[in-house]
Amino acid sequence: MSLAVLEAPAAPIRFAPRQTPEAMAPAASSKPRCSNCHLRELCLPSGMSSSDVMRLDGLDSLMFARRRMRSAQTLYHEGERFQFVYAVRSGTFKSSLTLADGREQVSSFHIAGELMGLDGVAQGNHASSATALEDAEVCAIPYAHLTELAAGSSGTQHLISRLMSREIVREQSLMMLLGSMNAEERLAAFLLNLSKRLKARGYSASEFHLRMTRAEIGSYLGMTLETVSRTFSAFQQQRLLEVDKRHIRILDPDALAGAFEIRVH
Amino acid sequence: MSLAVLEAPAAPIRFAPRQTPEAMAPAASSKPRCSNCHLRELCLPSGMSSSDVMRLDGLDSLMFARRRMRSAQTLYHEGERFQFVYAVRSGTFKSSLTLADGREQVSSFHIAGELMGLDGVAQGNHASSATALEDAEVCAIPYAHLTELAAGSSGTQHLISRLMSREIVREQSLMMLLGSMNAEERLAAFLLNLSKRLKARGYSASEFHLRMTRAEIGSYLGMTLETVSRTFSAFQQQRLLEVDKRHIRILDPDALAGAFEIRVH
DNA sequence: CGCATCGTTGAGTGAGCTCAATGCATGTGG
DNA sequence: CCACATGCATTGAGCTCACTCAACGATGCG
Repeated sequence: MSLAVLEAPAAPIRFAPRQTPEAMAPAASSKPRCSNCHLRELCLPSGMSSSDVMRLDGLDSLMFARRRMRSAQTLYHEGERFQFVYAVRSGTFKSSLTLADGREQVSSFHIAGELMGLDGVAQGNHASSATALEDAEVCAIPYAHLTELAAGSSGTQHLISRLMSREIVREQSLMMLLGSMNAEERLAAFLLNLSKRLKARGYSASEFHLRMTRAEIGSYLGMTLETVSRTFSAFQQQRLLEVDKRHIRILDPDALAGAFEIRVH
Repeated sequence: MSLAVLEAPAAPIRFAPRQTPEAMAPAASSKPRCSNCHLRELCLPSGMSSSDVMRLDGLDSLMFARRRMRSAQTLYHEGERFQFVYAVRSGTFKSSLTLADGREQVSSFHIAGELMGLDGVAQGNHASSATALEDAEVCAIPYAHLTELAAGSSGTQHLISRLMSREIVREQSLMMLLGSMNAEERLAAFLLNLSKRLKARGYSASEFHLRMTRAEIGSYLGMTLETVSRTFSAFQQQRLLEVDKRHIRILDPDALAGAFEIRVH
């Protein structure tokens, strides 16, 4: 296993002129359908039978609505009642917890096609908060509908289990990272994971724009923002990266991967 | 949330003379039944309807067998095909990953009544290995049977989802610990969590015997075995603990809790 | 324009790491 | 039963990586 470590961090990268929320608005009036969605290969439907996807599409649109988010808006807060699972349509989110001293601990980043909110199933309340790191759009999927669907379809039932299990595995990898890697290894793992996820979505694997601050990266990786910044500079001096604020170009992915040769077996 | 952080670590503590595996052997010949099990309140059946438990009991015993383990034996290896979920009947286990350099990363500890192996659902292979830290006994529950049961019972379906989600939440807390706590806070959190879990099983919350080495604790908490040892000594000097090798007595649980006042909200 | 946010860099410090020695308990074989 | 080996825990000494505190520039927003 090659460190799924960071199946979580993310940043949707679009170099094409960004659509403004206004430009995208008209589309929202039509009923969203999984079967038409450009993310159906990556998102929830990828593990569902076409008949189940159609059943999902057939559900009341009020209960399965798109929701437009502005940067810095919070989709749900920790402790809030858990009702929906959210699929990211566009934009980037962070999941985080607030510690007693006011500091926040970022537990994951989510990009287009990824699901958020499954941690709420355990208690019926969200265990973390989800905040948009840029203007974004999500599909709100009522969890009750999903379980209803699952009741009649072992395929969908398995899908939900697999998605949750994947989350468990992802977090195990992150624990590994936090427990046994130094600053350079952590940042390298983060960037390579991000790169991989972007590539799967058709974006460039070697050049992208980070949507999160140094502080957020640091919180996620268990280091301070200063150390993140210094490590970026170090990578640049080693000619592994070109860094211009949040714009990243990976020059030597292999050397970067070599920075964290922590592989199993 | 009061740091579920360590819903994982553990150590079943029995001061009563330990039964030898031989002494327990005869019991194994009878068909194990959840409905009789002394752990039914804690284990899988706690979230199931009695009719579902009976259906679980009705399944072929060959497919739902107890398995006796010797200390240091491995129940399953990472990468191995995922077929069973295991419930710990007695003894303690660790889950771990092996890093490229040969070091092991412990990702959780499991005590009686706890489930292991759900990380295998994602890929169909176990993502981690499970090793007995002492002589132990598990129930092997075929995952296929569980999903079959779930197909006909939304209650069991929800239970599986809840168990997985709980695992996600647990790991999030651990990430929080690894990302933002110092050595004393980590060890305090570990001990208090362990204490809580033991108490739930009827053991003393204030005095127990660790089944894992300092190195294993260190791996789990992201620190070296020397630091674990020094931190135990420091707690002892602060009169928070009495430590004699693996025997622990918590003298001042409140002060210990104060050592990691990292609570949400 | 002024203020806030973000990122970079420097200097000094310290928590936890590495390396090493020692003690204790247990197991094994002569 | 003793000699020896092995595994685990403790403790010390020194070092280093990442932290804290601080200053400063760039960017963007009201």
